[in-house]
Amino acid sequence: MVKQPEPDLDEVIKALAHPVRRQMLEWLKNPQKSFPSQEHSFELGVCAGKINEKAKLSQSTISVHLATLQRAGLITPRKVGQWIFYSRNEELIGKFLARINSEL
Amino acid sequence: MVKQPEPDLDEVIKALAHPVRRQMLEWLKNPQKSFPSQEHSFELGVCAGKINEKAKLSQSTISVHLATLQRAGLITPRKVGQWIFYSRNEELIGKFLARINSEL
DNA sequence: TTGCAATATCGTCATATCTCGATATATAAT
DNA sequence: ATTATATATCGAGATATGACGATATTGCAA
Repeated sequence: MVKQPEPDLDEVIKALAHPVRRQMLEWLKNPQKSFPSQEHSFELGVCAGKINEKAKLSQSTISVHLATLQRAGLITPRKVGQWIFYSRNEELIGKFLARINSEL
Repeated sequence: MVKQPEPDLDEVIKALAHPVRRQMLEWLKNPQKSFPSQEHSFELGVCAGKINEKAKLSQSTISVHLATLQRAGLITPRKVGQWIFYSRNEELIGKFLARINSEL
């Protein structure tokens, strides 16, 4: 099992401080419901292209938002061939919530 | 008792997305410890000028940060004569935490 | 190899945020 | 009334963020 780093509060909060990125995280809570058109298994997460379709923004913009979420540790990428599947990093999200609950 | 509005998630998170503002909220958790030089009672909160002294930023900058926290509902101002005392709005903070815990 | 599909990166422009000093406003004290 | 103190607002400059189209990169398929 891969050890998760501690959340960097500043980076996580900044990543959350944009409605599009929060929206993405919300979609990823229920992949099959939010992305019914995905034909791949949901085992590894949701395909970046599907997130791109759903958010009405350019491919390059989506790529940057996903990178921001990933840098903060909020999502985990899994590369399979030409695709990248993203899923929520529940472990880090949980740690973040624990910290903000106790520190805020 | 004054009714508190629901937290506006976007405004609250954006207010939290700056280290200086988070620092101020942290200081306000323990006023007497964080502001031992304040001579006023802590009943009504911490005097804006004391926050200004502690944060090494200009008076106008501090004023803007405090206004941001206040707009988000995170702190409550109480004006007494020429001073303004700020305290954490624990009720709104609690509601915010509840929401982010369930929605994130 | 050549071409195609998925994603990342680059360059650019627009807008937002942060900070400051200067000044305005409000209250208090003389 | 005048002056002093506390805070807010203004205008400007610096930096950060968000969006885009164009292009680069990676991997797969023919």
